[in-house]
Amino acid sequence: MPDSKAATNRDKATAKRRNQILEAAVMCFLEKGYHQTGVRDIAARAGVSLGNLYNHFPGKHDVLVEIAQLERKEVGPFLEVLMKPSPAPKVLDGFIGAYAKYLSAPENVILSLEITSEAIRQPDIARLFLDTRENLIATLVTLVERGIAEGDFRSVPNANQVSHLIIEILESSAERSVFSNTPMRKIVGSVRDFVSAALQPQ
Amino acid sequence: MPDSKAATNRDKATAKRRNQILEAAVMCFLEKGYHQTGVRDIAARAGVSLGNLYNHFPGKHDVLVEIAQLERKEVGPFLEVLMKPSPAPKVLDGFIGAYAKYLSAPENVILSLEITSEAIRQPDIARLFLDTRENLIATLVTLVERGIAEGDFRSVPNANQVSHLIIEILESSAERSVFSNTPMRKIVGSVRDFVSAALQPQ
DNA sequence: CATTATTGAACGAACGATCGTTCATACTAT
DNA sequence: ATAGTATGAACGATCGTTCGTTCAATAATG
Repeated sequence: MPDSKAATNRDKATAKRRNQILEAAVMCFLEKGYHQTGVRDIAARAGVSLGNLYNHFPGKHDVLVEIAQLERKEVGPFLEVLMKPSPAPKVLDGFIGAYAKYLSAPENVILSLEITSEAIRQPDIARLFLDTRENLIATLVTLVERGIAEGDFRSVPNANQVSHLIIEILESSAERSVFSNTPMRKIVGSVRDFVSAALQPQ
Repeated sequence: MPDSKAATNRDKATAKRRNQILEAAVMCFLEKGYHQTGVRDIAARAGVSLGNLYNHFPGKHDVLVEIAQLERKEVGPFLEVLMKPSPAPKVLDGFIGAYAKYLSAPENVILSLEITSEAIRQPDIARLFLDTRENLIATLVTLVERGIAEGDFRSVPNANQVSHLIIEILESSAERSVFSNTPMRKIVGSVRDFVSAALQPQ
């Protein structure tokens, strides 16, 4: 065992508490939104005293930042999907399906909307948001460019812009599915059709 | 003069005050967001006493509802653009340009995002939001269907879904333009290209 | 037309609740 | 013995709303 894992029982318990708090915060933010959620709400839901929460986090804002950082790591699997060596249209279809599935969980959509609307006025959260996005876009751009080079996609004027549009179509469709109570699976077909038509050569 | 305008001086002054309050509220919501804005902020910015604000509005929530209703009426001009009898692709292009121009003002984007994120947990605001959207979509659907009938667009599987996607592409692009400080005019070209490719026959 | 009632705009103090945060203190694993 | 977890009371600030009151414009009355 590497000594980097010199985790005492106490350390493990502390890490567990932290996660409890974070999970409780996510639930609260989903239910009531960030600003309607009080620190007491989070502490109570996590089964932790008010004062103790401040032993684990400097403040309410930092809890949100940490949640935003966790969301950031959720894109990893999609990057892998995008980097598969199959024909570009197939890979793109796979990505659309995978991302749509992720977005078919309303929690993911709502939490993302919550973070986005906080990002407007909180620069550090905006930065996290943009970094995550940049990762995803960059990987999607290489896929689109590969598709063009292999003759599977038309030669779009700007692969970066197109990549943004693809992601945004998916996310805003997911938002609509939440607001209009339409399951994502009834939407994703149209998205697939629309995107593939937009990229079709000729 | 019709007696429906039996507005006394007092009535006119009252209407003016109401508008002052609404405009102040919009500015506050843009600057700090709905929940960070206190009723005192709105009253102060409107040049009105705290107590008097409650003579004009039942409460803070109702101010937001009224603002959402005002936003609702902003779509009118776009409906007119969509109903022009020119060839469908030309009309669509005109609409994209007009809507993009509207969305190139960050206030419109941010206020819309603010209202959207309130709509998640406030059913009456969600209803306003969905009503407005339904109006726009219905008009866009008839345009798309006309374009298909006239052979200018391909026969898409679902004109309603496509219409939603077109609107959502525009709005989410506008959101991106706000977050990444990219002027909308540098984005709208790609949007036009993407949408027209997606609708191209063959 | 002059006068009184009545209405509702306008004000800011005050209310009770809740907010995020700090604090003194007890306790326990190291 | 020490360092860090845990607790809940307490703090000052701010929240949305209500309240009693003043005052001017309108409506009703003569």
